[in-house]
Amino acid sequence: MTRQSSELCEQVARWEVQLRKGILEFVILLTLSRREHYGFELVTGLTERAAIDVPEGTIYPLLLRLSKDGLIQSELRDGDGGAPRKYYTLTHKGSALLAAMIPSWQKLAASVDGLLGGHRN
Amino acid sequence: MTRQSSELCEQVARWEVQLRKGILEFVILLTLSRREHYGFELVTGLTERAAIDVPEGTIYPLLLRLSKDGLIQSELRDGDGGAPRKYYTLTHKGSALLAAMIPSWQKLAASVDGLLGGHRN
DNA sequence: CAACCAAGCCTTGCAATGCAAGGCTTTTTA
DNA sequence: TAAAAAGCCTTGCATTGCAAGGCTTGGTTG
Repeated sequence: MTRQSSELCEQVARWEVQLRKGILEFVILLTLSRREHYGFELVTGLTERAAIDVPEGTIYPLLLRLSKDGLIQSELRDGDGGAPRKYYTLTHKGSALLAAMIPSWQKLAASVDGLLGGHRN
Repeated sequence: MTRQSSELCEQVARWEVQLRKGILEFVILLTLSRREHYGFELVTGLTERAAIDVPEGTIYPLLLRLSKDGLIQSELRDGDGGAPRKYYTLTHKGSALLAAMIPSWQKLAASVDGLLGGHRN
């Protein structure tokens, strides 16, 4: 790989980090709206199913913040013969916030796609 | 408006701020790839055409950073009888980065929309 | 029994960015 | 002359992603 293209890769990587901000919170709430998940399951699940890589150092502080804000709640239960797991579910408040987020996301994504549509090279 | 819904509005607003991170850089490069723009024109243009509200306190530091990174370049010219304008255009490096960003955005947006598609309530 | 590994949770400190608030200059207009 | 509008910029704060590392539990292996 040339020096130029590796610098470009780094820039894209830095950009993707910023791109996640806010999106992750949305994605977590969206995932929990379908069924309860425990933390580690969110990490592996999002990586595999949605191709969104979420490191543990990101997910646990985020889950903690969402709990403090009353958007989700947790229950500690014994796992499948392994270490105990903390299962998270949406609260009523979390559902309401998610419902408000969806049109915001759709509007923004549509705007970006509109600009993308005009991109001809 | 009730106290609850105004708190929800504030939370959505805070979230939208985070959602912009990264997206704005992408949107600016995308906009400049079509034709040159001056700073204030980006503010008004994105608000009107793309419904993306970009305050001046956001756009000017961002344009400065993109210039420092060699992604865009500027030329100061007299405006339409008003104050002088700084016109920005993409550099070759900026075009290359934009080209690398597009598939990243499309992949992420597709992942989120995939999760959204499974959302039934 | 001791050593090891995987699942699973958490904390700390840093890096990066949006933006409110305010200030500056130039030109037009009342 | 005063005021408003176009247009550019800076400072400081708040927020968030994440790399790196540590902790616990239970199973597996020698």
